[in-house]
Amino acid sequence: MSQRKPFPFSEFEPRWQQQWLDTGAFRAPNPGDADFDASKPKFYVLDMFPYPSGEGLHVGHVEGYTATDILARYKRMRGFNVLHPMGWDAFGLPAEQFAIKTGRHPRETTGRNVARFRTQLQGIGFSYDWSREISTTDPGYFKWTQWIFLQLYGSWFNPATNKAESISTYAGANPDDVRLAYIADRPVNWCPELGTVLANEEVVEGRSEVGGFAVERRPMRQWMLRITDYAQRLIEELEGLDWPESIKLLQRNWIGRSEGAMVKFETEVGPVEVFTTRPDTLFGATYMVLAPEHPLVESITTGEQAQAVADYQKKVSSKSDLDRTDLAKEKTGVFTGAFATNPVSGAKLPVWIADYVLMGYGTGAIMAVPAHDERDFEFAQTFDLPVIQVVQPSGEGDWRGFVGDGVAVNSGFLDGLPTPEAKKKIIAWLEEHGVGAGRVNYKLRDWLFSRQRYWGEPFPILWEDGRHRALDESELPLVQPEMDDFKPTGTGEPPLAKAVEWVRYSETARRETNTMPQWAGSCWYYLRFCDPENTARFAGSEAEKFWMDAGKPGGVDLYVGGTEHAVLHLLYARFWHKVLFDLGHVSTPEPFQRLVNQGMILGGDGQKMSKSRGNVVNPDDVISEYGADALRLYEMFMGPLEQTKPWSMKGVEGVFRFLARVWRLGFEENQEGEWIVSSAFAEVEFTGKQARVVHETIKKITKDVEDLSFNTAIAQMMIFVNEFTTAEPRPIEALRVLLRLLSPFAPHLAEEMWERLGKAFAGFDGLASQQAWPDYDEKLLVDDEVEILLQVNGKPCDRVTVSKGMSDSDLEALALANEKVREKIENKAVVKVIVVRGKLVNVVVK
RNA sequence: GCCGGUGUGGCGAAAUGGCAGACGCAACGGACUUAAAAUCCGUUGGUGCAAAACACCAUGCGGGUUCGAGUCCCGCCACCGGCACCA
Repeated sequence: MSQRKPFPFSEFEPRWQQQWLDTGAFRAPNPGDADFDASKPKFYVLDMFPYPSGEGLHVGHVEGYTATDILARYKRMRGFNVLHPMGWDAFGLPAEQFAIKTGRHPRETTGRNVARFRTQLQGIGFSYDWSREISTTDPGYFKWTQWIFLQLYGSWFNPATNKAESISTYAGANPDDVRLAYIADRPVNWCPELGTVLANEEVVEGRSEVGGFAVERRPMRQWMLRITDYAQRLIEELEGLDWPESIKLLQRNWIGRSEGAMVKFETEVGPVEVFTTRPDTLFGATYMVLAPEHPLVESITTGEQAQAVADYQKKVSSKSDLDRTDLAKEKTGVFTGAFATNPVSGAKLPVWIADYVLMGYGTGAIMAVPAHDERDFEFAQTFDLPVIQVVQPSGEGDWRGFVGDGVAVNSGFLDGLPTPEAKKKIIAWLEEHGVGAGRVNYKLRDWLFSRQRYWGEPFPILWEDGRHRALDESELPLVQPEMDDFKPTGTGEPPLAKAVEWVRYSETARRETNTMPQWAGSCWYYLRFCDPENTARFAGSEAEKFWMDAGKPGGVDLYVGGTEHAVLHLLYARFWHKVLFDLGHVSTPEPFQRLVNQGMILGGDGQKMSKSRGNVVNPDDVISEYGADALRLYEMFMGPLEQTKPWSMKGVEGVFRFLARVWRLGFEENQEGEWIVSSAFAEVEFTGKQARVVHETIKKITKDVEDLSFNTAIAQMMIFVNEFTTAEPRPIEALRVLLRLLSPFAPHLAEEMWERLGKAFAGFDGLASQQAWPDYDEKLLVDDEVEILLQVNGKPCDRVTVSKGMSDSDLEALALANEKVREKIENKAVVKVIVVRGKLVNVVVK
């Protein structure tokens, strides 16, 4: 026999979920809609939408989603127009991998997974406006992803105006040189196992992030996005955002701005440019290093060294990135036989190649100053190259390997200058002599934007006579061809190439066969939510302006998600948004005003949840045993939102018991086993203490919700309930307040109790979730009497209750007259007395 | 190596520089029950004391500022996360 539930959550939770859906209780009207109320301010609260995996929803998702849901429900009660949408980041590798294995179309798998996720989310009672649901795989959606790509393709970054403009304003000879979306033939991360190219970000320690397969470098023709043009703005414009400082720092570091100089070194085959952050050490350069892939290597290498150089290049290129990092401890390299001239000293410097110089950063060539650079020093030691001191450290310590600021020595006209001045002077000299210039360099590289996959957005691009051109907007969306073989071709050619009919656009034109990466769809989905049905624009401009523009740099008021997207997703989305802003399509320069990262939820064993450890908690199981409200409440009660914390089923039981206590606070079981409104309730006034608890609770929960401190808000509700469970008679007003406060946290229970109480008492009209948030009265919070702590030398000694208005001098006198205080201070001299009004009196004695 | 975060009872955690441990879990004692579960009431940081009163010790470690430090400053240690030859 199944045990009787402490409260009938399994009956009323689905009922309320259904009712919310049926009545569109959380539909957010757009400007122009009949029920739109322009007098209400907007609040846009967004979750990072999930990839609908086959695994279903994870308790980690539920944490962030519950936090935003509480805030969304709270803001509605505070009279805001709340936009709280959900959708699916549904393109992606797993569905395609599954399709490859089974031959089933990824659309099927995706559809099934989406349906499961939707059911799960609705089963938790999230107050999403489901009429705004979107999927990145929907042609009605990716039409606009493709459209945005065409915007990128059709514009360039004008350094003079510091923003993107239509490519038609470009005065240069070849617009293809400057398009924000461009083609490049370059070494990429080729993963033979996946049959695709990966972005740097998708490669972890030389292996694919998905699947963990080996990755090698291989040159290929790729679509790139010129995100580097925005590097400076992406750093600067972090300023106005309410993001955790640590995340801003992560982005700044990722972009990696460094100031220095470009210096030209002459060689027999022409000048070689290097980037350095320490131009002041130019006199200390004793050799030069080119990246093994540097284009000049071939021409510069002398006959004698040709073989050794070729061998080294081969060795390096066959190394996977993994090996390359693994062997990083030992410096390797080969002399090219060539020499370069130091522009400032005229010294002849041997030119080497070594894999510690990366082709992807700076110019792919460096001047080596072994005395003041650890890597160069190590290399010089290995190959016995000269080391010349050019910086004198200010304190004690060896100059060899000293990389800090000091004073220039052995540096001709720089001698005696502190490092910052020496930098300025040498840059001026370089510019004057035409052999260099000040330069800012970024670690950030352009975004490799194409993938050799089926399940992604096709590029709206045609190829004709070896040239690319944009597909006309009227031909969007460009949908993938129907296929039943999704296997990679293995040659690096994308699977779409197999759809010969589709590829053939006309007699002379062929379609691009690459697809876009998964990031594309998630780069702008928050915009689509503003107006998801729009067929004429990615979002109507009135709707976009209303939901995104509140006079702040960022549009979304609160964006919650995991730290794993701290850099890439957030950087890419910011980049796209800025381009759209520059082109006049959106009204704010930044997408997300406030960002919060929820912490990771660990298994009960304190380890990361994983199938192999068998410590995964499935939200469905929690719901069937304890209900959705208990799941929500527990996830919030565990601890601070942003902290990593372990799951505890005992903890779930704890909040479940609390919810049962709330239920029994309102209802008692009659002879027939029915729940009836407790007879203890009556329309009576609060006692003084009750009133204080009620108003303290409203105040604390209001503040805690605003601060996203949900754990302490819940603790306060528990205090509230503890106060009233024993009360007799119970003022019914207590429940009118409590249920409204509880409603964002445990909406089903609040709704159910609200409805039932409405049959017995007045003042329970409508839905609990549609009530106004309660106000508190500051006057009722304070007692006339206040307990004062008496201390001697900072140690607690006694407590006395005094009237609130007592003056400092009276308090001091009272403390000195106190018996316990006198015991402690007798025979000692009172040095001073510190009085903190309403708190304590501290008597300092010697 | 560099950057960031976190260290408080048996556990999850609270605490505008002002009584450390709110709230919850676990444990223990009691009530109800034929019994159990559920529920309700109570106790619960450590040491000393038979116990109470009380005293002392307690917020990773060591210093400092302050009448007073979990909180501020300096120096360490441990764990977690990110980056990693970025010139």
